[in-house]
Amino acid sequence: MIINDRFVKFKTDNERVLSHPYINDVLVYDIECDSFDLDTSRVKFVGFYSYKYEKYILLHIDNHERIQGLINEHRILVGFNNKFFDGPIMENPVNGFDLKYKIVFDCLSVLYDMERRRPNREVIIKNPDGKMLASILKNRKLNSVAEALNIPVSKGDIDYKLFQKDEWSDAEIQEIFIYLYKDINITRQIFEYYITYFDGFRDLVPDDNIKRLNYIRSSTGSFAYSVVCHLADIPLVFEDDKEKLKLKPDNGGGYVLAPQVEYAENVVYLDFASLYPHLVFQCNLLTPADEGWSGDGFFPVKGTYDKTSQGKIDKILKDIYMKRRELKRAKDPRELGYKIAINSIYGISGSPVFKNVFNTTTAGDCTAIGRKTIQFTRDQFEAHGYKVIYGDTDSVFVQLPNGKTVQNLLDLSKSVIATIQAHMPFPVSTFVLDVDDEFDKVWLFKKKHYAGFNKDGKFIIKGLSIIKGDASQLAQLLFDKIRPLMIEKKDIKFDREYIANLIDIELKKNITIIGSLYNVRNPDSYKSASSLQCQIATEHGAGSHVLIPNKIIGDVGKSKKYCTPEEAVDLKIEDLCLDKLWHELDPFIKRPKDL
DNA sequence: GATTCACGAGTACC
DNA sequence: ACCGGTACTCGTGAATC
Repeated sequence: MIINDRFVKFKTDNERVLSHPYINDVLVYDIECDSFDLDTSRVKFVGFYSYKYEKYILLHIDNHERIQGLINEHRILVGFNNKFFDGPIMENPVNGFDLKYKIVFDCLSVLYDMERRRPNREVIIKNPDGKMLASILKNRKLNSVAEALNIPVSKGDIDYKLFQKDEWSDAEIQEIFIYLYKDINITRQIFEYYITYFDGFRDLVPDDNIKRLNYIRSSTGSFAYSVVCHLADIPLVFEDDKEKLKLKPDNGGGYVLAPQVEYAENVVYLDFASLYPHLVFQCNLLTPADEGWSGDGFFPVKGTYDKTSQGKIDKILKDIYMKRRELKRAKDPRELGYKIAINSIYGISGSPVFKNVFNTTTAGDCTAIGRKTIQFTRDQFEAHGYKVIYGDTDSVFVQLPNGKTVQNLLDLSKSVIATIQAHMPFPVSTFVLDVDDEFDKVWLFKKKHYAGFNKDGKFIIKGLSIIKGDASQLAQLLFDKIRPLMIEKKDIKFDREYIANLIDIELKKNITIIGSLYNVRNPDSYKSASSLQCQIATEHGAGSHVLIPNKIIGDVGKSKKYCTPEEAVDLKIEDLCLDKLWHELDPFIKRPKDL
């Protein structure tokens, strides 16, 4: 069955030209096929948007040559999950398309690295409202990503059984094409969002990188490496020696000071401006030498670094930092690429793949200098009558005593920093302690777990179980409810009875609200089949599942059972396990001594 | 047999 | 064409008393 082109062309909605020199090499595509099995799935329809022709083209699989021809005419294939789905299916023996040497631009992979199971650009990309994508995405489906980026999506799914047929009525064809068009259009808009969002990144990389869209697709570390090699005019080389790649020195990490008090008022949150980058270029850590600076008897470093002149890459890092500072002050959005490059250099300096910046001591010495810096700062503050109640890596929470002002503290910090810098070979004036925030009230629970109100009355909450994605839905719901009360009262503590009553009300309304969201992978990717996640994956498949902890129903769990919301209809409130819920709410419960 | 411990897994903070 | 470590929570199964 051949479907005439004429029938399926759509006009572009606008004529806007994207600011990318190679946009005409881009072909956005999506397939409809009859199964999810990569090796045997048969493609039934393929849809395209070609920037070269500025056209949507929707084709039935019988147009095999036309489809392959269109692909051959473009260098870059854009899709959503096309790296692991559309692409492999197109190339499988059943369909036999040739996608060799194509640049695979997967809008999903840009956000999240599926193979390494770690976030990529979703932690950098903000939506039009200024919210970080990683924090607002409920899942990583096409429509969810689109919604998060304020791209309009129409609801309504197609019946996938349609793609198992080989003959369709006109109405069905129309339905299929509308569906296909929508998905391609959404994919295109997501792609364009990326192109626009990362436009400034092009300033920092060579043409080849731009040509391959690597500045968008790659990990941020890889991007940073491209940047420094390009600016230093040294070859972009990667370590290929298997033995050297295995070399993973213990790089240490940041120092976290345990909370010294449970609660405090009038607290200044100071943090070092770009701590690690500053340490790298002030100590020339990217330029090891046989003799030179080795901590000056102050910093416990292992390596030795050139102290006669600033190294080439160290200098570039400093230049990028200064340029970013300027752009940031001018509120120029192009500052982002500089920021990412700056913050990633320390990270890649500890990874042997990045040959030009790696050596065995740099990253470890950077963290060691960081620990010394923050601990010395704390000691000096304490010696001058300030109480440091908490700190993490590059920050100190300082309780301001009566009679002392923030300016007093900042003045002291200047002299402390001068002392620290006296032991560095290439000190710079931008190495300062900034006021990150000022808390009227702050509650410190554990390391990396605190909450408070800043001087503008804004509620700040970090790390607590209740704000994590796997918190019980009821805890999240209650938190949303009591949040305005907290802000109004400027207090986070409530009576246990009050909370218990709220829990009771909500559970009576909807018992399944106690469930938590579990994000699980493919069962065979787990080391231990007994783990809860693996049990969930085996029972319900990979993906996100809401499960209800209880004492009687469910094929998942051992000491505690987990059932689906559907299975939960027979449960009574007494059957539920509420310990996790109470633990999540615990920071907000008045304890006897709080009374 | 109850308690402790190490571990895998997920998520957040810097 | 893989940036890093720290720290919490939860559940499981083995180790320990």
